[in-house]
Amino acid sequence: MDLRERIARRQSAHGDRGIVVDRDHLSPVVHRPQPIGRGPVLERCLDALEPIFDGDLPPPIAVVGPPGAGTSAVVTALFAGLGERLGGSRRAIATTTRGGSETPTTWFVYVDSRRTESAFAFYRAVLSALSSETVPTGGVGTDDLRDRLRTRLDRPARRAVVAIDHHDEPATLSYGRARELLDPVADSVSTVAVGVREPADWSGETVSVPAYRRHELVDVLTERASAGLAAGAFDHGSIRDLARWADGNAHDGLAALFGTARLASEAGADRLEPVYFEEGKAAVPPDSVHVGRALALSETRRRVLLELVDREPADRPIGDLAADVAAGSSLTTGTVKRLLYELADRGVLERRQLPSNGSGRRPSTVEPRFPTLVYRALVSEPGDDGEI
DNA sequence: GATCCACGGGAATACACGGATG
DNA sequence: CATCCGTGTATTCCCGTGGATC
Repeated sequence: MDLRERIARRQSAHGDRGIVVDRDHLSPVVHRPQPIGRGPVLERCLDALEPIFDGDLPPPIAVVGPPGAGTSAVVTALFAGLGERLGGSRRAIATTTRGGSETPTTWFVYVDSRRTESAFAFYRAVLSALSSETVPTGGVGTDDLRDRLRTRLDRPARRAVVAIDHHDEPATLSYGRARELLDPVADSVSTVAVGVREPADWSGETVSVPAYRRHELVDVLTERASAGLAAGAFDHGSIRDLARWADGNAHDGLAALFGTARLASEAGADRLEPVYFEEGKAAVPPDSVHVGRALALSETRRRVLLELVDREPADRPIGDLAADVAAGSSLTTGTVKRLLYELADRGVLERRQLPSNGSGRRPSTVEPRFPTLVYRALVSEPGDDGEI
């Protein structure tokens, strides 16, 4: 448990009398340092990464698994651990990089391509993991950052393994693009593609992460619930039911648990009653998209989504919705409409055709495809956004 | 002054439907 | 009867603008 966590616990122990002790433990966007039940997968990842222990670069690796299987959780935990072990920590660098005998250093860089769409943002993300100086957020060209990266890695003893997570989602940095951007430093960098599928024309090694089995997911949810909720706030039967409902998808299970706890807490209850579970599950759409995708959007888009979630878009044409949302913000109807189309295109919203309303083209409506209760909570009281 | 990025607005294009045309 | 056309909407696309940062 790190300091932030300790403080958070104290704070909520004093602040509220609710059943949620620490929201982060229930959040689907926060990963635990020790993923539960993924031991074999970790082993297989380590097998693939084996060369690093001899000071070589590993081959390109793909980690693939269905949504909610914990691919992100595994890779973030793994990279954090390896980074500590193999001198990737920034402070260690500052002290060992001196004189002629340089100890080999391998950095383990995790890049979330949801938040790293542009070349500039990508270089910035990699670079700031590799150096202790702060990397400019603007005012400097993309070429400049690329040069800095090249300089940084321009020694035989320095190399990096870069994980590109969510490379196969719409509107994220693709794996191919990331490779292209890393081309100038290709000799010092290896990549790990993390996603639902392998990158196109894949020829590297692949580690498959199976969906959680029922009892594994029960363990995951139980551990989270015990850590995040007050003692005696839930019973094991309901967690088992929840795991059955989530069907191997940890994101969905956690999202529902989070929503459930939220509702119970707002109602001042001291237990997670079945009613709350029902509502909590109902707030997670079937075939849900990860809430992190909605949270990674820009400020304006997040606000538009929040407005939309708040007014339950039940079957209203997109034009009407846009007008409503626009009224509650500083945007024009036209702009909101365009944003809604864009969000639907990204898969964050689902578009449905409505029956024709007379003349002209048939209108459609949009509805959230992400867990709404979690989204609302995290976006309006942003804590740790889960950037890890 | 340079650079990146998100906005915003509107122009261009696609589609649905009914009625006219060959 | 098949196709074309006009009108009214819905949807997509493009590009200039401004804030923030260095």
